[in-house]
Amino acid sequence: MLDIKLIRENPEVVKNDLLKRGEMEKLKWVDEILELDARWRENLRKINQLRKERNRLAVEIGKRKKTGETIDDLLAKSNEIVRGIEELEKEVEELRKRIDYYLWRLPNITHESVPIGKDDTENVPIRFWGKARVWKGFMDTFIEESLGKMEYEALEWRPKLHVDLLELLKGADLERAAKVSGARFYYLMNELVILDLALVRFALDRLIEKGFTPVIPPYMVHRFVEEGVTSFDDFADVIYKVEDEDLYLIPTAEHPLAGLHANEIIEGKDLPLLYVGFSPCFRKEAGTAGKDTKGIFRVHQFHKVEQFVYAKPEESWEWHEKLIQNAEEIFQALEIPYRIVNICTGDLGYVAAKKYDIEAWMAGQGKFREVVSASNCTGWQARRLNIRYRDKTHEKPKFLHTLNSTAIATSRAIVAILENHQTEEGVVKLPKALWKYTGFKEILPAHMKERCCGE
RNA sequence: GCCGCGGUAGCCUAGCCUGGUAGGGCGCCGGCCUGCUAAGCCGGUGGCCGCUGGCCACAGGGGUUCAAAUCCCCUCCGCGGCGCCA
Repeated sequence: MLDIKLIRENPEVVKNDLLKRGEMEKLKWVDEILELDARWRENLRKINQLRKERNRLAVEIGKRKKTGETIDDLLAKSNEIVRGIEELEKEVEELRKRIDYYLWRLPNITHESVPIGKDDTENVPIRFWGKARVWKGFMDTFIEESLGKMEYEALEWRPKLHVDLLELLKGADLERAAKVSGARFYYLMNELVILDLALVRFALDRLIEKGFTPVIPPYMVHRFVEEGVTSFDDFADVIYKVEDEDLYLIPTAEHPLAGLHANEIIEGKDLPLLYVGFSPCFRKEAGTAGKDTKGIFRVHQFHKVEQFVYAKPEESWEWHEKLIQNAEEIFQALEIPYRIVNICTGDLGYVAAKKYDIEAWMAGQGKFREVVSASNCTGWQARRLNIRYRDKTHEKPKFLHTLNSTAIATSRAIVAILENHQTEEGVVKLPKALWKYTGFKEILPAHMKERCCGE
């Protein structure tokens, strides 16, 4: 949510940003807010005057009652004023609701370094890492998508899609999951279960080392938390609701971690607060019909390790870079080639002021695909959730900044590992960093092994 | 789930029975005093507004009243006891 003072004092700043985002229909909201706000303040001034008079009369009545004087004239006057107040209060309440309606639906102000663009085709790749294994047939798109700035190894054979590897390795049962729960669910099985847990523990350890506090949060939260951290559009498209309860299944640990300090005033000396959350994530994936329907790339449920930071405003941009750096280190250790993309205004979403994605090269699909998303939400969530800080107890509390970034989302990391680390025979060679967590170094196709996970 | 007690500023607390518009302490900030430190004294320390002035705020919502922290109703949270249960 934006500060209404920003709209009052610099409506042009807000409008220009809406233009950058391509939110044309919301431009007139700004003027609408200004007008409603002016009326709201005028009414508030009148109410305050009337209340002052009512309070004066109430005191007078109290005094007269003590001395036994008659109070009928004062009662009549007071009653009249009270009626006037009630009328104005209704108006003020109505105005407030309308202002809040708009205010809660305006996007965050973007950072100046965010590229301007209409949709995801205009996101800007800013750096590349790793040596991609690229099948000849994907070479043209690879060169284009990596701007020719990335190392690669040309493959004569065509790497398999992760969905085919899952079958070959007996790593997931998608058909039966569809029977039991529907499309976009999966039974993860055999070595892939161990791999999933290994990835989680690996990412957690990396961040604990860096001073992040590990957290397993509640997997369901109240509505006010979801309203605080997301835009209203996301409710319909991503969030599952528990029937007859004020509870929502979390689509990411970001949400309960943001709610953790709702309505609190943090001492400045305690900032930044660094958390690394681990949780399952539940997403409806409505509005993505037909996209990524095969395999486990886009699913209703997965595990995620998430970085979450509460920072002072003047330090938040620095932390944004650190969060993406942390995520990069994890993917480097997993030996997954990737590019970093600066998400453009048209693809940014309402919450973030700036967002970097890590897009991993998927050797089987021949595409870069999103595996990590790192956002600086500046004060947008903090204002909605009322999370403030101050350095001295006598100071006026200020809203802090919140940031979040994936450390690892297991389903997508598994896709990246399967596609990039497969051999022509269908063996998946695990990166060294995971060995101590998995206890095995490679995953063999079912026909090549005696049994799962054993000697 | 049931019964009892509670929720007042960053923290601790008074006021509630008997309605008259929130008082004290800690911490913090500024000032005074002081050879220095400590102590002491004075003032400040939630939100909103068109800000020399006001209004609002006592877990949240509603009601009664000229007037509600106070009386009534509902909800939430905490603590204690009982019940049930991995």
